[in-house]
Amino acid sequence: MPPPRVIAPFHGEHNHRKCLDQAMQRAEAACLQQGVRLTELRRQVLSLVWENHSPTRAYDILARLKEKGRRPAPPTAYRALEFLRSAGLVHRIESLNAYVGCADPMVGHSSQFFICDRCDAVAEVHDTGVTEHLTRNAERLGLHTARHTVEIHGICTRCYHNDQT
Amino acid sequence: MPPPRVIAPFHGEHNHRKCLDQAMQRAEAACLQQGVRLTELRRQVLSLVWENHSPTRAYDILARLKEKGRRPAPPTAYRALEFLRSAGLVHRIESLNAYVGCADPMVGHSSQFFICDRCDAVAEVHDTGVTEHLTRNAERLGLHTARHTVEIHGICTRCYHNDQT
DNA sequence: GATAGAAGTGTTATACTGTAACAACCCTGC
DNA sequence: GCAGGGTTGTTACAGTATAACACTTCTATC
Repeated sequence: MPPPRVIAPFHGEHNHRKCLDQAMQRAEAACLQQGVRLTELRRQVLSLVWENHSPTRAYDILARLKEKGRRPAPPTAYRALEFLRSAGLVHRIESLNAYVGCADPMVGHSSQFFICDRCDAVAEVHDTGVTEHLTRNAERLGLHTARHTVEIHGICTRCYHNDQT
Repeated sequence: MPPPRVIAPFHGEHNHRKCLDQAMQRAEAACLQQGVRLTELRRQVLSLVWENHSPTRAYDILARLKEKGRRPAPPTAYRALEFLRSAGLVHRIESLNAYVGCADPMVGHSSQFFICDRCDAVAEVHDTGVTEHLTRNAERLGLHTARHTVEIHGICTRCYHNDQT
Protein backbone atom coordinates (compact mmCIF):
# COMPACT_ATOMS: atom_id res chain seq x y z
CA MET A 1 0.00 0.00 0.00
CA PRO A 2 1.41 3.42 -0.90
CA PRO A 3 2.21 5.77 1.97
CA PRO A 4 -0.15 8.63 2.77
CA ARG A 5 0.34 11.35 0.21
CA VAL A 6 0.37 14.86 1.57
CA ILE A 7 -1.23 17.11 -1.03
CA ALA A 8 -0.84 20.25 1.06
CA PRO A 9 1.07 20.44 4.33
CA PHE A 10 0.56 22.89 7.19
CA HIS A 11 2.42 26.16 6.87
CA GLY A 12 4.58 24.91 4.04
CA GLU A 13 7.12 27.62 3.32
CA HIS A 14 6.60 28.57 -0.28
CA ASN A 15 6.37 31.28 -2.86
CA HIS A 16 2.62 31.68 -2.89
CA ARG A 17 2.59 33.55 -6.17
CA LYS A 18 4.07 30.48 -7.80
CA CYS A 19 1.67 28.25 -5.91
CA LEU A 20 -1.30 30.25 -7.19
CA ASP A 21 -0.01 30.33 -10.74
CA GLN A 22 0.46 26.60 -10.73
CA ALA A 23 -3.03 26.04 -9.39
CA MET A 24 -4.50 28.19 -12.16
CA GLN A 25 -2.49 26.41 -14.81
CA ARG A 26 -3.59 23.02 -13.57
CA ALA A 27 -7.17 24.24 -13.50
CA GLU A 28 -6.96 25.32 -17.13
CA ALA A 29 -5.57 21.92 -18.05
CA ALA A 30 -8.15 20.03 -16.03
CA CYS A 31 -11.04 21.95 -17.58
CA LEU A 32 -9.66 21.44 -21.04
CA GLN A 33 -9.38 17.74 -20.40
CA GLN A 34 -12.90 17.52 -19.01
CA GLY A 35 -14.34 19.63 -21.80
CA VAL A 36 -15.81 22.23 -19.45
CA ARG A 37 -15.43 26.01 -19.53
CA LEU A 38 -13.29 27.89 -17.05
CA THR A 39 -14.94 31.28 -17.56
CA GLU A 40 -13.64 34.60 -16.30
CA LEU A 41 -15.96 34.51 -13.27
CA ARG A 42 -14.92 30.98 -12.38
CA ARG A 43 -11.29 31.90 -12.83
CA GLN A 44 -11.75 34.84 -10.47
CA VAL A 45 -13.50 32.74 -7.86
CA LEU A 46 -10.84 30.04 -8.06
CA SER A 47 -8.06 32.56 -7.60
CA LEU A 48 -9.89 34.01 -4.59
CA VAL A 49 -10.12 30.56 -3.00
CA TRP A 50 -6.42 30.19 -3.70
CA GLU A 51 -5.44 33.51 -2.11
CA ASN A 52 -4.36 31.50 0.90
CA HIS A 53 -4.50 27.97 2.25
CA SER A 54 -7.31 28.61 4.72
CA PRO A 55 -10.90 27.72 3.96
CA THR A 56 -12.81 30.46 2.16
CA ARG A 57 -16.53 30.99 2.68
CA ALA A 58 -19.02 31.81 -0.04
CA TYR A 59 -19.80 35.24 1.36
CA ASP A 60 -16.11 36.07 1.52
CA ILE A 61 -16.01 35.33 -2.19
CA LEU A 62 -18.97 37.65 -2.72
CA ALA A 63 -17.28 40.46 -0.81
CA ARG A 64 -14.08 40.07 -2.84
CA LEU A 65 -15.99 40.01 -6.10
CA LYS A 66 -17.59 43.32 -5.10
CA GLU A 67 -14.13 44.79 -4.61
CA LYS A 68 -13.33 43.68 -8.13
CA GLY A 69 -16.17 45.74 -9.53
CA ARG A 70 -18.90 43.15 -9.90
CA ARG A 71 -22.21 43.36 -8.05
CA PRO A 72 -22.77 39.68 -7.43
CA ALA A 73 -25.64 38.06 -5.54
CA PRO A 74 -25.19 34.83 -3.58
CA PRO A 75 -26.07 32.46 -6.44
CA THR A 76 -23.17 33.84 -8.43
CA ALA A 77 -20.69 32.61 -5.85
CA TYR A 78 -22.44 29.35 -5.08
CA ARG A 79 -22.74 28.40 -8.72
CA ALA A 80 -19.10 29.09 -9.41
CA LEU A 81 -18.03 27.15 -6.32
CA GLU A 82 -20.24 24.21 -7.25
CA PHE A 83 -18.74 24.19 -10.73
CA LEU A 84 -15.22 24.23 -9.33
CA ARG A 85 -16.08 21.49 -6.88
CA SER A 86 -17.58 19.25 -9.55
CA ALA A 87 -14.48 19.81 -11.66
CA GLY A 88 -12.31 18.73 -8.74
CA LEU A 89 -10.65 22.14 -8.41
CA VAL A 90 -11.84 22.89 -4.90
CA HIS A 91 -12.99 20.86 -1.93
CA ARG A 92 -15.78 21.77 0.42
CA ILE A 93 -15.05 21.52 4.14
CA GLU A 94 -18.43 20.48 5.51
CA SER A 95 -17.64 21.22 9.13
CA LEU A 96 -16.76 24.83 8.25
CA ASN A 97 -19.13 25.61 5.37
CA ALA A 98 -16.09 26.67 3.41
CA TYR A 99 -13.88 25.80 0.48
CA VAL A 100 -10.20 25.12 -0.11
CA GLY A 101 -8.34 24.79 -3.39
CA CYS A 102 -7.25 21.34 -4.50
CA ALA A 103 -3.61 21.26 -5.53
CA ASP A 104 -3.97 18.04 -7.49
CA PRO A 105 -7.18 18.21 -9.52
CA MET A 106 -6.24 15.64 -12.14
CA VAL A 107 -6.55 12.59 -9.89
CA GLY A 108 -9.99 11.67 -8.67
CA HIS A 109 -9.26 11.22 -5.00
CA SER A 110 -11.17 11.22 -1.76
CA SER A 111 -8.96 13.11 0.63
CA GLN A 112 -8.71 13.65 4.34
CA PHE A 113 -8.49 17.16 5.72
CA PHE A 114 -6.57 18.12 8.84
CA ILE A 115 -7.71 21.47 10.16
CA CYS A 116 -6.22 23.74 12.82
CA ASP A 117 -9.07 25.36 14.74
CA ARG A 118 -6.79 28.17 15.90
CA CYS A 119 -5.16 29.44 12.70
CA ASP A 120 -7.50 27.80 10.15
CA ALA A 121 -4.65 26.14 8.28
CA VAL A 122 -5.76 23.06 6.36
CA ALA A 123 -3.64 20.11 5.27
CA GLU A 124 -4.96 17.77 2.60
CA VAL A 125 -3.82 14.18 2.69
CA HIS A 126 -4.60 11.30 0.41
CA ASP A 127 -4.18 8.13 2.37
CA THR A 128 -5.47 5.18 0.38
CA GLY A 129 -5.30 3.10 3.54
CA VAL A 130 -8.00 5.17 5.18
CA THR A 131 -10.07 5.21 2.02
CA GLU A 132 -9.90 1.46 1.62
CA HIS A 133 -10.70 0.94 5.27
CA LEU A 134 -13.81 3.05 4.98
CA THR A 135 -14.82 1.53 1.68
CA ARG A 136 -14.54 -1.94 3.18
CA ASN A 137 -16.78 -0.94 6.07
CA ALA A 138 -19.26 0.57 3.64
CA GLU A 139 -19.39 -2.64 1.65
CA ARG A 140 -19.95 -4.67 4.76
CA LEU A 141 -22.90 -2.44 5.65
CA GLY A 142 -24.20 -2.56 2.09
CA LEU A 143 -23.58 1.09 1.21
CA HIS A 144 -22.68 1.91 -2.38
CA THR A 145 -20.31 4.74 -1.63
CA ALA A 146 -20.55 8.06 -3.42
CA ARG A 147 -18.32 10.36 -1.40
CA HIS A 148 -16.28 10.62 1.78
CA THR A 149 -16.15 13.48 4.23
CA VAL A 150 -13.14 13.10 6.50
CA GLU A 151 -12.23 16.17 8.50
CA ILE A 152 -9.94 16.07 11.51
CA HIS A 153 -9.95 19.11 13.78
CA GLY A 154 -7.29 20.06 16.26
CA ILE A 155 -4.49 22.49 17.03
CA CYS A 156 -1.42 22.55 14.82
CA THR A 157 2.04 22.41 16.33
CA ARG A 158 2.80 26.07 15.69
CA CYS A 159 -0.36 27.28 17.44
CA TYR A 160 0.09 24.72 20.19
CA HIS A 161 3.54 26.09 21.01
CA ASN A 162 2.33 29.66 20.84
CA ASP A 163 -0.31 28.79 23.44
CA GLN A 164 2.34 27.48 25.84
CA THR A 165 4.38 30.67 25.82
CA MET B 1 -7.09 -4.71 16.88
CA PRO B 2 -10.79 -5.18 17.68
CA PRO B 3 -13.12 -5.50 14.70
CA PRO B 4 -15.26 -2.56 13.63
CA ARG B 5 -18.14 -2.24 16.04
CA VAL B 6 -21.46 -1.44 14.47
CA ILE B 7 -23.34 0.79 16.90
CA ALA B 8 -26.38 1.14 14.66
CA PRO B 9 -26.92 -0.79 11.43
CA PHE B 10 -29.03 0.20 8.42
CA HIS B 11 -32.67 -0.78 8.62
CA GLY B 12 -32.12 -3.04 11.57
CA GLU B 13 -35.44 -4.77 12.19
CA HIS B 14 -36.40 -3.86 15.70
CA ASN B 15 -39.08 -2.82 18.09
CA HIS B 16 -38.47 0.89 17.99
CA ARG B 17 -40.46 1.55 21.14
CA LYS B 18 -37.97 -0.62 22.98
CA CYS B 19 -35.10 1.04 21.17
CA LEU B 20 -36.30 4.48 22.24
CA ASP B 21 -36.88 3.40 25.84
CA GLN B 22 -33.40 1.96 26.05
CA ALA B 23 -31.90 5.16 24.66
CA MET B 24 -33.72 7.23 27.25
CA GLN B 25 -32.66 4.94 30.05
CA ARG B 26 -29.05 5.08 28.98
CA ALA B 27 -29.29 8.84 28.75
CA GLU B 28 -30.55 9.06 32.32
CA ALA B 29 -27.70 6.88 33.48
CA ALA B 30 -25.10 8.81 31.50
CA CYS B 31 -26.27 12.16 32.86
CA LEU B 32 -26.32 10.82 36.39
CA GLN B 33 -22.78 9.59 35.97
CA GLN B 34 -21.60 12.88 34.49
CA GLY B 35 -23.39 14.91 37.12
CA VAL B 36 -25.41 16.93 34.61
CA ARG B 37 -29.15 17.50 34.48
CA LEU B 38 -31.38 15.83 31.94
CA THR B 39 -34.23 18.31 32.21
CA GLU B 40 -37.71 17.84 30.78
CA LEU B 41 -36.87 19.95 27.71
CA ARG B 42 -33.70 18.01 27.05
CA ARG B 43 -35.56 14.76 27.53
CA GLN B 44 -38.16 15.88 24.99
CA VAL B 45 -35.52 16.91 22.46
CA LEU B 46 -33.64 13.67 22.88
CA SER B 47 -36.77 11.62 22.34
CA LEU B 48 -37.55 13.65 19.22
CA VAL B 49 -34.09 12.91 17.83
CA TRP B 50 -34.72 9.26 18.63
CA GLU B 51 -38.11 9.11 16.90
CA ASN B 52 -36.32 7.42 14.04
CA HIS B 53 -32.82 6.61 12.88
CA SER B 54 -32.58 9.38 10.32
CA PRO B 55 -30.82 12.65 11.02
CA THR B 56 -33.06 15.28 12.61
CA ARG B 57 -32.56 18.97 11.95
CA ALA B 58 -32.80 21.70 14.57
CA TYR B 59 -35.82 23.30 12.95
CA ASP B 60 -37.61 19.96 12.85
CA ILE B 61 -37.10 19.81 16.59
CA LEU B 62 -38.56 23.28 16.91
CA ALA B 63 -41.63 22.32 14.89
CA ARG B 64 -42.19 19.22 17.00
CA LEU B 65 -41.79 21.16 20.22
CA LYS B 66 -44.49 23.53 18.99
CA GLU B 67 -46.81 20.57 18.50
CA LYS B 68 -46.12 19.64 22.10
CA GLY B 69 -47.43 22.98 23.30
CA ARG B 70 -44.22 24.95 23.76
CA ARG B 71 -43.48 28.11 21.82
CA PRO B 72 -39.74 27.68 21.41
CA ALA B 73 -37.33 29.95 19.56
CA PRO B 74 -34.24 28.58 17.79
CA PRO B 75 -31.87 28.91 20.76
CA THR B 76 -34.06 26.54 22.73
CA ALA B 77 -33.42 23.74 20.27
CA TYR B 78 -29.78 24.55 19.67
CA ARG B 79 -28.96 24.73 23.35
CA ALA B 80 -30.61 21.43 24.10
CA LEU B 81 -28.89 19.77 21.14
CA GLU B 82 -25.53 21.17 22.17
CA PHE B 83 -26.06 19.86 25.68
CA LEU B 84 -26.96 16.41 24.38
CA ARG B 85 -23.96 16.44 22.07
CA SER B 86 -21.54 17.41 24.81
CA ALA B 87 -22.99 14.67 26.98
CA GLY B 88 -22.38 12.17 24.18
CA LEU B 89 -26.09 11.45 23.71
CA VAL B 90 -26.34 12.64 20.12
CA HIS B 91 -23.94 13.13 17.24
CA ARG B 92 -23.99 15.95 14.76
CA ILE B 93 -23.76 15.02 11.07
CA GLU B 94 -21.82 17.96 9.65
CA SER B 95 -22.57 17.24 6.02
CA LEU B 96 -26.32 17.37 6.74
CA ASN B 97 -26.57 19.97 9.52
CA ALA B 98 -28.49 17.40 11.49
CA TYR B 99 -28.35 15.16 14.53
CA VAL B 100 -28.70 11.45 15.26
CA GLY B 101 -29.02 9.69 18.57
CA CYS B 102 -26.03 7.81 19.92
CA ALA B 103 -26.92 4.31 21.03
CA ASP B 104 -23.83 3.93 23.17
CA PRO B 105 -23.27 7.15 25.12
CA MET B 106 -21.15 5.69 27.88
CA VAL B 107 -18.03 5.14 25.80
CA GLY B 108 -16.20 8.18 24.56
CA HIS B 109 -15.77 7.24 20.92
CA SER B 110 -15.13 8.93 17.62
CA SER B 111 -17.41 7.16 15.22
CA GLN B 112 -17.82 6.90 11.48
CA PHE B 113 -21.21 7.52 9.92
CA PHE B 114 -22.52 5.78 6.83
CA ILE B 115 -25.40 7.67 5.28
CA CYS B 116 -27.84 6.70 2.57
CA ASP B 117 -28.58 9.77 0.47
CA ARG B 118 -31.85 8.27 -0.76
CA CYS B 119 -33.63 7.17 2.41
CA ASP B 120 -31.56 9.10 4.97
CA ALA B 121 -30.76 6.01 7.02
CA VAL B 122 -27.58 6.36 9.07
CA ALA B 123 -25.34 3.61 10.37
CA GLU B 124 -22.86 4.39 13.12
CA VAL B 125 -19.66 2.39 13.26
CA HIS B 126 -16.79 2.53 15.69
CA ASP B 127 -13.74 1.22 13.90
CA THR B 128 -10.65 1.83 15.98
CA GLY B 129 -8.54 0.98 12.94
CA VAL B 130 -9.79 4.04 11.09
CA THR B 131 -9.42 6.21 14.15
CA GLU B 132 -5.85 5.10 14.74
CA HIS B 133 -5.00 5.55 11.10
CA LEU B 134 -6.27 9.13 11.17
CA THR B 135 -4.65 9.87 14.50
CA ARG B 136 -1.31 8.63 13.18
CA ASN B 137 -1.60 10.90 10.16
CA ALA B 138 -2.52 13.80 12.41
CA GLU B 139 0.56 13.21 14.54
CA ARG B 140 2.77 13.08 11.49
CA LEU B 141 1.41 16.45 10.38
CA GLY B 142 1.72 17.85 13.89
CA LEU B 143 -1.97 18.25 14.62
CA HIS B 144 -3.11 17.78 18.21
CA THR B 145 -6.43 16.18 17.41
CA ALA B 146 -9.64 17.36 19.04
CA ARG B 147 -12.36 15.68 17.01
CA HIS B 148 -13.02 13.59 13.92
CA THR B 149 -15.73 14.06 11.35
CA VAL B 150 -16.05 10.95 9.21
CA GLU B 151 -19.17 10.74 7.09
CA ILE B 152 -19.54 8.37 4.16
CA HIS B 153 -22.38 9.07 1.73
CA GLY B 154 -23.87 6.63 -0.72
CA ILE B 155 -26.91 4.53 -1.52
CA CYS B 156 -27.86 1.67 0.77
CA THR B 157 -28.57 -1.79 -0.61
CA ARG B 158 -32.31 -1.53 -0.14
CA CYS B 159 -32.58 1.76 -2.05
CA TYR B 160 -30.11 0.53 -4.64
CA HIS B 161 -32.30 -2.47 -5.41
CA ASN B 162 -35.43 -0.35 -5.47
CA ASP B 163 -33.80 1.84 -8.09
CA GLN B 164 -33.10 -1.15 -10.34
CA THR B 165 -36.73 -2.27 -10.45
C1' DG C 1 -22.65 35.12 -41.21
C1' DA C 2 -27.45 34.12 -39.31
C1' DT C 3 -29.61 31.72 -35.80
C1' DA C 4 -31.40 28.32 -32.55
C1' DG C 5 -30.32 26.00 -28.47
C1' DA C 6 -27.47 25.39 -24.54
C1' DA C 7 -24.73 27.18 -21.09
C1' DG C 8 -23.62 30.84 -18.10
C1' DT C 9 -24.65 34.97 -15.36
C1' DG C 10 -27.65 38.62 -13.24
C1' DT C 11 -31.41 39.68 -10.18
C1' DT C 12 -34.99 39.39 -6.81
C1' DA C 13 -36.85 37.21 -3.28
C1' DT C 14 -36.92 34.00 0.22
C1' DA C 15 -35.83 29.78 2.92
C1' DC C 16 -32.81 27.57 6.06
C1' DT C 17 -29.23 27.50 9.78
C1' DG C 18 -27.26 29.48 13.80
C1' DT C 19 -26.01 32.90 17.66
C1' DA C 20 -25.76 37.27 20.69
C1' DA C 21 -27.75 39.45 24.42
C1' DC C 22 -30.63 40.01 28.03
C1' DA C 23 -34.78 38.77 30.89
C1' DA C 24 -37.17 35.52 33.62
C1' DC C 25 -37.42 31.37 36.03
C1' DC C 26 -36.13 27.56 39.11
C1' DC C 27 -33.25 24.55 41.44
C1' DT C 28 -29.78 23.77 45.10
C1' DG C 29 -27.12 24.58 49.18
C1' DC C 30 -26.45 27.41 52.90
C1' DG D 1 -35.58 32.49 53.10
C1' DC D 2 -32.36 33.66 49.79
C1' DA D 3 -28.06 34.07 47.07
C1' DG D 4 -25.98 32.18 43.10
C1' DG D 5 -25.63 29.34 39.25
C1' DG D 6 -27.80 26.92 35.79
C1' DT D 7 -31.72 26.64 32.59
C1' DT D 8 -35.17 28.44 29.59
C1' DG D 9 -37.73 32.28 27.23
C1' DT D 10 -37.55 36.08 24.05
C1' DT D 11 -36.10 39.35 20.67
C1' DA D 12 -33.32 40.44 17.22
C1' DC D 13 -30.19 39.53 13.86
C1' DA D 14 -26.14 37.22 11.40
C1' DG D 15 -24.72 33.75 8.26
C1' DT D 16 -25.66 30.07 4.74
C1' DA D 17 -28.08 28.59 0.69
C1' DT D 18 -31.50 28.06 -3.14
C1' DA D 19 -35.75 28.86 -6.25
C1' DA D 20 -37.31 31.16 -10.11
C1' DC D 21 -37.01 33.84 -13.89
C1' DA D 22 -34.61 37.34 -16.99
C1' DC D 23 -30.90 38.24 -19.75
C1' DT D 24 -26.54 37.45 -22.03
C1' DT D 25 -22.97 34.84 -24.27
C1' DC D 26 -21.18 30.99 -26.42
C1' DT D 27 -21.31 27.13 -29.76
C1' DA D 28 -22.75 24.28 -33.39
C1' DT D 29 -25.08 23.99 -37.50
C1' DC D 30 -26.91 25.48 -41.62
